[in-house]
Amino acid sequence: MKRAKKKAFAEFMSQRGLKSTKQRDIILDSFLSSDRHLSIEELYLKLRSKHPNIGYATVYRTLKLFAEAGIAREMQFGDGQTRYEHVSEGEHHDHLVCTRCGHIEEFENEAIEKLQDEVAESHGFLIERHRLELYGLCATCRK
Amino acid sequence: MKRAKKKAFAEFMSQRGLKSTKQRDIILDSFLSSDRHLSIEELYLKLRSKHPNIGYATVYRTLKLFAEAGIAREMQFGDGQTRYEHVSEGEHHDHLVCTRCGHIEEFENEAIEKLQDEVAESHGFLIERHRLELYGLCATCRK
DNA sequence: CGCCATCATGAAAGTGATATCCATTGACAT
DNA sequence: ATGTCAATGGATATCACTTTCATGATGGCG
Repeated sequence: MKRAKKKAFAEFMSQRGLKSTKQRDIILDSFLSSDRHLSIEELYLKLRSKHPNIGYATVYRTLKLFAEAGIAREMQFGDGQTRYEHVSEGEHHDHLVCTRCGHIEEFENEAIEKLQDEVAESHGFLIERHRLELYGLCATCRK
Repeated sequence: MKRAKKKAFAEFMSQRGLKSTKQRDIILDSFLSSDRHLSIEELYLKLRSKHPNIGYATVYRTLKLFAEAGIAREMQFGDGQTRYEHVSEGEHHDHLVCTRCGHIEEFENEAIEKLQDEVAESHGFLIERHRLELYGLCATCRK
């Protein structure tokens, strides 16, 4: 899975005539081996300890590149930071966001998707994408 | 309806020991008699022509106040601006957002809400609120 | 190899929207 | 009418990006 994404990214890069660099390799590794909803800041800080020579701008640009390459997706959960999540081919999911600890869980629900399609249709609307987020307290924070 | 909200806001203000001012009255009137999804900027510009003496900061603070008072709600639709929509008591709705013209339609769907509750329950999650937005092309822009 | 046209990098500066500061003004209980 | 404390608005600060620019790498070509 990590391998598949690395390959996909490498292909995207060569198609666009972009270069492979140490920084990009490091950032990709770190991104793939981390939590699914990192912000630029978080990833930057995570890298900073082992690779103090990687700049914020590079992390920023590289994450954008991941998004363009289709291996990451930009998401907003209302905390003022853009987060990047891993994209797995053909898979779609929505989110449960804990308002206390910030923890994000994912879920999938076919029935909801179907109902969304019906709503769109009844409004003559053509859906490109959607977002569904449930905010509240996660199981741990309820106690 | 406008009357009810004015009253609700007045009550909120006096409970908090806050003062009634010309500016707040004007901003509330303008907010209530406008489109349901205004940004600060939009409301500020709308007011500017008739009331050039009202500052941006006042519009900003007053909208926040509306949100605290429960007569408005802050929303993000991904265009980089916070929008304020009217809150009608006990009513909840979701949104269809046109990615071409920016038009926002509202809809309600009980069945979807019910399924959301089930999802939350199965994760031990306690829902406080949710957001559901369908992005795509509105009926007009499809042509 | 060595060249060199390009692309990439990182520090710093720029942006745009939101948030706060502060000197002045206004509201309202007494 | 007056004192007190909140409100106002212009200006400034903040925050999270986003872009600039001088310097450093990359990799195709001879």
